Amino acid sequence: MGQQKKIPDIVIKRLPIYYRFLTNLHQMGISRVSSSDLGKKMGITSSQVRQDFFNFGSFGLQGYGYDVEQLRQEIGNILGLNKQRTMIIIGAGHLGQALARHSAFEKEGYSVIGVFDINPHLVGTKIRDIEIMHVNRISQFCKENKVDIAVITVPRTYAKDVADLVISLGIKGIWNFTSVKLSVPDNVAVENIHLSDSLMTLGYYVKLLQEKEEEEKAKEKEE
Amino acid sequence: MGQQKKIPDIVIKRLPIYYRFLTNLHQMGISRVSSSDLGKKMGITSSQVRQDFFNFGSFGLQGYGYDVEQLRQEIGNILGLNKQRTMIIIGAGHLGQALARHSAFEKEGYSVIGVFDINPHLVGTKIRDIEIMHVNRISQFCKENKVDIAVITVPRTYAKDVADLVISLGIKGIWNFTSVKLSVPDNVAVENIHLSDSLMTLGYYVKLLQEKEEEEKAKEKEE
DNA sequence: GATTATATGTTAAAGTTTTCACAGAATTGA
DNA sequence: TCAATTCTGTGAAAACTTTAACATATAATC
Repeated sequence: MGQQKKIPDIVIKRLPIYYRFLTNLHQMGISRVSSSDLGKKMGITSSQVRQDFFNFGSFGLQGYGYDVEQLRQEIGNILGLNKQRTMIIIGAGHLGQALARHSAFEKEGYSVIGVFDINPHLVGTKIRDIEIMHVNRISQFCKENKVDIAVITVPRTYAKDVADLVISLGIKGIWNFTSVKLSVPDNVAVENIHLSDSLMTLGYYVKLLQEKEEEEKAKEKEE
Repeated sequence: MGQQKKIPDIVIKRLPIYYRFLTNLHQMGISRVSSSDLGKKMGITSSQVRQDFFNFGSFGLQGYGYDVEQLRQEIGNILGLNKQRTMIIIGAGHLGQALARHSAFEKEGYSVIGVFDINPHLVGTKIRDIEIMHVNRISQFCKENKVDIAVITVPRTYAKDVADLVISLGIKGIWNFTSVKLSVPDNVAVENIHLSDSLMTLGYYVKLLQEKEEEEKAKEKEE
């Protein structure tokens, strides 16, 4: 059957946020939540919460709300968190290593099973219990192991080549930390973490706020 | 006068992307570009490009297009890249250290001037030429130095306290790498990098694609 | 057990963002 | 120099997203 109707990307982007808040509630021992409670915590309207869930079916009970643990599981299933997934990291620079050491992903079912670099000083050393291998072994590695996601943390000049390589090896997901826009066939998914973009956006708002504050100070002085 | 009319956030989010592509063009020695060329490179329509710029005025020339370097400067000015900005990093774990070592930000005018942690093994050691200081010195540091942005890379349990502290010290921008939703007064800007959220979103699409592929394979076999 | 309060699922309206369409300015080429 | 082409700026339409509204189901209370 497949997907009945295309779920908007923007809704999918919110699922992990719901999941995060539901996990918090669960850990706090709260077993029941209404769309308006959840919305308030997340900073969105209750309508949006209900509308979002409505895309997938009905998880709640009128007059009661949602069972936290059940809803969390439902969203987890939609996101595929019930299944273990594997990642390789290509580029063992500062960022690549930090990600390899970041244990939080494992809890959600994502485990790093290989790290690759071209730097001969790095190749052969270990991160946690994973040996860093030379990039020219990626191909073989992917034939011997099922790899779901490739994390690209190489310098921008190599990004395209690395992406093309992992796509040719049948990897369906790319987590791109370079500032390069990757053009991929539509049977491959890309999620970008554009750090510089995010920082510049923040810079814009900071500028705005600082200017506003100065204006206000100037005004106060006038009076 | 201040902002005439509120520019949509979604437009602001695209400005760094324009900036990035214009920098690329400039580096490739291309001095002229049309909205449709730029749009094609970026994967958006020419209409959107023109509509976005229209929010700020008119930067182009009919029948010609845009001067790459001039447009780049205009967008840089809107983003405030003409001014130097300072950052402190709170939390010198793997991610915090990776960010401190990430030299790319400096090119865009963002420089890390302080790194803080509570781990006594880290305090006193150096990242590049910056000494890691104990968190209890943040307050003094911010009085002696103008800090524009605080980068929060502490464990999630400390996130709120750190945010409250830096807000109380007058910092107007928070770059939040924790999975905590920070509630801040509206004279403070927050940009979030939610790595887990991004990874889960990617996981959803990978699941979808893998399922689709399996379906197709099964179909092929049938025939 | 009946009544009141609560909160979902769902449709419709409002608001936002993207795309379309085109007049007219500037360039290009003959 | 003139005609043809290009391409912006801009208003309007279309598409998408969020919010509002409400019938109805369930829980809580008396």
